[in-house]
Amino acid sequence: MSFIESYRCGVEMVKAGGTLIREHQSGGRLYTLYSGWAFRYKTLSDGRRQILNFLLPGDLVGLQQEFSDAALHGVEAVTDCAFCAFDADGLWSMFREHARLAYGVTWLAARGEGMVDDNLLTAGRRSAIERVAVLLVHLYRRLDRLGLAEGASVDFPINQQHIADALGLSLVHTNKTLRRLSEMGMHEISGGRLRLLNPRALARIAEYYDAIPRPVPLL
Amino acid sequence: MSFIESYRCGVEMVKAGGTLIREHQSGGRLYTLYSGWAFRYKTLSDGRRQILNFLLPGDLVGLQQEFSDAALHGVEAVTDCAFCAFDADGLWSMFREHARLAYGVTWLAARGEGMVDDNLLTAGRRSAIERVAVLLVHLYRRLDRLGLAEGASVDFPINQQHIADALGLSLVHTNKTLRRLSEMGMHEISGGRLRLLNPRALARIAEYYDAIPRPVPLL
DNA sequence: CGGCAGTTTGAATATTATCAAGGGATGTGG
DNA sequence: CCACATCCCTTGATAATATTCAAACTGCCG
Repeated sequence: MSFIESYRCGVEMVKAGGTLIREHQSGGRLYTLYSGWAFRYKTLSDGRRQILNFLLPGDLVGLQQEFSDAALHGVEAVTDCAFCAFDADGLWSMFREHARLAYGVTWLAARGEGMVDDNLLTAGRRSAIERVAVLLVHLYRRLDRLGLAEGASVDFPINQQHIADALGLSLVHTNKTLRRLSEMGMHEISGGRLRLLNPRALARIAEYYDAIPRPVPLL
Repeated sequence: MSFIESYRCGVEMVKAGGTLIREHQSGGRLYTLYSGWAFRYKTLSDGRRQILNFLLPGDLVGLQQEFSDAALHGVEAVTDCAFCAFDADGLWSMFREHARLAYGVTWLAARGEGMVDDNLLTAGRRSAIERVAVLLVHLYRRLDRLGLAEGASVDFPINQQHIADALGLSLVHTNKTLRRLSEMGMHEISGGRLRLLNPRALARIAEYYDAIPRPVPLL
């Protein structure tokens, strides 16, 4: 634990709606989300925005900023967020000196990529109603695994624009699809909470299969 | 170099059209593509397929198989391929004993994720013509960086079904869009080769910006 | 000369986007 | 306490985009 501390260079607080990493800003830092909801995104020059994935507590951000030669992504907070920051310049020495930690970083990175893979399948090949169903079930399960579900209901701070941007749909169509699902008795969103009323049917629409969850390494 | 060898457990040859990793098969191996073209993909139960990204020489595959709790992907060869296989069970000992290598693995993983991010932006937010343009420019540039371009022309072993599956479009629409681009004088595909006739205009349509490429670590 | 895999085309249909406008809650300043 | 501004959700109408279906065409290989 003490060496984790040595790499940590502090906590970064970001207000709801604020930006942790600006798009095209090449980083130098690695973050772990400690509390709150955030998301990674990319935009085209005319403003079309794609949310790459939502970040929940325990998720890692910023590795690509350090490594990638592909274009970069931004990170924005949905709610007030606390991020643990690590010095990415020290990443190499972390690999040399603390293999366990490095392994954890790689683990989290691979997990993150798996998430984006799923989202790409969704955006590329699912219909609007399937996409929305996937999103609802997926977020619910992630929160549930974090112990943040209260029965069938979870905190749900994102709005329909976020959902549209995550799924590659227009705002209007997202609204109509969401409405359709709730009229089918699938779910209910109100007061910033999501409640799944028929999780099995939703999962069937979403064709959402969970693999065996593994415990997340501490970081 | 000698310790790279110690982790290598041989070369795996896959014939064109053959499968390196079956979907839902949880791995235990890590691969580096040595020669040929391949792709990672996911399918839905009714057969809709999404290609997550194309693999070119130097790319890493299989890390998620080892780590991820998300659903898994398959890997299929487009042309005859040679993969270098590493024992993933030895991954942890690699991190402990050969930080340099482990760092390289993580580097490649992050690079791979960046690629999927781009593809998600494309599938989610670009129009058909933009998607096709992105694909052509992107593949051309990747090959060029590998020294595999001959002037404006590169080997192009994929067919329109591959392109459709990579972009989240139907085969028919992909065909019409491709045709439209070539009638605009953008490119030419014939005899298994792609030639970019107007790279600048294509890149403008694609809104494709390269970041500064960095040298790829050897593995 | 088939036969096959991949490409091309047209027509009809479905899905999704865009445009325009209204509604409801919440908050703020006068 | 009211007026009004803002943000988000909702709805209907219309248009654009992409899919599906069906069929023909091409080049290549045995």
